[in-house]
Amino acid sequence: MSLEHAILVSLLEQPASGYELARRFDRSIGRFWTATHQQIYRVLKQLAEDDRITGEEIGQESLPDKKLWSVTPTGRAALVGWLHAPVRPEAVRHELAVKIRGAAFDDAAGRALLVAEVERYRADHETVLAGYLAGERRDFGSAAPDARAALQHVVLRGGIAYERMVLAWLDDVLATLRDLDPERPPA
Amino acid sequence: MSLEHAILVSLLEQPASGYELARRFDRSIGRFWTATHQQIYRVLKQLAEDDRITGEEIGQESLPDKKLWSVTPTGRAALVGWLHAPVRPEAVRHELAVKIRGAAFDDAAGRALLVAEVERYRADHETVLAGYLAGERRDFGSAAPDARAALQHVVLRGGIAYERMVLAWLDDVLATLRDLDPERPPA
DNA sequence: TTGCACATGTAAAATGTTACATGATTAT
DNA sequence: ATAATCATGTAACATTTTACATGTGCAA
Repeated sequence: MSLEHAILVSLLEQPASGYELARRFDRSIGRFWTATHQQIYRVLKQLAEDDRITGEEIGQESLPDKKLWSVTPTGRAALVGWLHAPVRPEAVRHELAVKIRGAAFDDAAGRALLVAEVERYRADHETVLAGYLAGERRDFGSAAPDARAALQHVVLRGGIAYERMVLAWLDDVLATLRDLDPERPPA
Repeated sequence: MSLEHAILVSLLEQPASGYELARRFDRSIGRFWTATHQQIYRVLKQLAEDDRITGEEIGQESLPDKKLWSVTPTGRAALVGWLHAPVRPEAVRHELAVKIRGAAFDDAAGRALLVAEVERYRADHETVLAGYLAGERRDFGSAAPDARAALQHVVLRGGIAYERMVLAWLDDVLATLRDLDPERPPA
């Protein structure tokens, strides 16, 4: 389980409530680790029981109270130990690749539906890439980054490289699918 | 759940026993969908109960009996229906990215350990890429591919593009990590 | 005789997803 | 009024991972 480690990193970068963490997992952290608020609350509970984080009750005017979680020295030591442990090979699960190989068992009309679906999927990735590039301009424009910014930036560059690779590959996929059924009338 | 669909595609390409499927998920299919034999046997059971596959008992000399599974017309129809359904956004979970951002909370000595780990991880990906390229030369060297080969090939090209992107990014990561601790004595 | 490849499973634990549940404030 | 944001959880279900379990034949 790396969700606990992802949460520790995020809390070290900036203490937060469960709700704020969930927001981050929808944005910046979600680039490389997704989680829902249900998972986050469960893991926060465990981390607090093990004294790896501590929560401070914060009363807010005109907003519900929240618990602001911070990493303890114990938690920080646990994270650092984990950093040096072997990285496991990623468990690849690419649904679209399954569909593409499955298209061999479909007919031309069915494959046309798949082409439409791939185009929609491609548009989603264009949007994600645009968001990454906007974030890069916003957060990493100026010079002289500290260690934290340099590391956040290299992770973001990884996301950008991934999205560009996906877009190029999807163009390859679309060309391949269209080559299978060439005699499509223009009207 | 796409594992059932990945299994249907694989069985349509070539009927197989559970054991043989597990082997394929270690190799070619594992490029885009991983599964262990425990998962595979469980899903085969379900698929058989729903009449989407049928098993034929095969007695083998000097080897244990096996069940050879094939996709039924019902199973094929179910797969084709799924092909046209929306592709869900992938749930990204990249452990290494978490570690890299976590490195901001480690010291130079600890980061040196992470560098070593990234180098090992990079070597693994070099091996995977070499395997893909060898497979490409072996399976897709000659001309005039049919639909099935063309689709398998474009998926493999996706794997190749992914590995190349990862290797380039890991070089970026290594350069970034080394820039953080520049005054390392050569002896 | 030790280990690997073949062959198929069960069980328990950990994780992840989806749905349900509540309640205040702010903006339209 | 209605929806969105803030804020925190529980419960049920699905899926994945890890460990356990068994047995044959062949090669070093």
